[in-house]
Amino acid sequence: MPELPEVETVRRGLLIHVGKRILSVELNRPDLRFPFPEDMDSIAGHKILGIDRRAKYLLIRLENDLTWLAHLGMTGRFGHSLEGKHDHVVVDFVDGSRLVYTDPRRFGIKDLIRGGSNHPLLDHLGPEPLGDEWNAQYLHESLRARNISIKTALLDQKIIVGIGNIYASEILFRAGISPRRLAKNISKKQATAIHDETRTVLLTAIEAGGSTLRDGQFRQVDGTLGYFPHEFAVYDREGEECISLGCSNWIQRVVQSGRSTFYCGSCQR
DNA sequence: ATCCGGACCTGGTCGC
DNA sequence: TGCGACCAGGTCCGGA
Repeated sequence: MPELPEVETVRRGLLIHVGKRILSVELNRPDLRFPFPEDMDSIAGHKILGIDRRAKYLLIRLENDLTWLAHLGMTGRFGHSLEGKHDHVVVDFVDGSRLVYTDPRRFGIKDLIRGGSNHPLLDHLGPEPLGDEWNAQYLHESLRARNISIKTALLDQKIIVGIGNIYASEILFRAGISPRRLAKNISKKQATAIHDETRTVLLTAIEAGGSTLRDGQFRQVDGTLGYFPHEFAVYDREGEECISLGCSNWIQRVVQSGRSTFYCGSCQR
């Protein structure tokens, strides 16, 4: 579900809880991907001051310099009410409202940070694609000497954060670059195209409220579906015709580093 | 240091 | 209708 645009969409949806005080936290199991922190219930009694995002992580800022770190994994989502057997964390607010974390595959992460934003999981993250410090030259340099495909490189959160398997394919299609090209062979001009398309794709997806795949997993916090899926050019379109004007090629699927990649062999070189 | 494959989980879909 | 195989948005970790 959640690449940067989806996590950002969730962040914005969660902002309605800013200013509320947490009454209680209920954990319906001992762990997700990792055990819950032993003192998870210490967020009770605290007011939510703000919500930040770093890469695909949410940082829920609480009083007393306490931060609730959350990652949605593949299938995690936040909602306002109970949904069923995969509701693992239930937060009740003093005003009577509720925040529920649901995650069938349980690849999500919850942890607490006391003071600041330092956490082992955040230590080695690369630059934010929508931040000012990331530019084409920076990208070009971080690809240099990397003996991996450009597709795999875009998924490497040390090179650039926030891009996942869907948007990696979409970005490379729009940049006209083959996903199989080696990162170290990407020219400055190509790096510029990737940089520009990365920003465009991510911003467009955020504006659309994220993506929802065929299984309907992704929901905004208020339950509405993301809209962006209707605009996929290549993702999950194996065997279908390329959408480029004048191109009658069909979209191919290949597996790279164990993940599916979709592209047009004619438009992407 | 770099790269790859396996591991972690549940559930949906497809073919027999 | 049932069952096994395979696939899925992420990322950490161990071994080569």
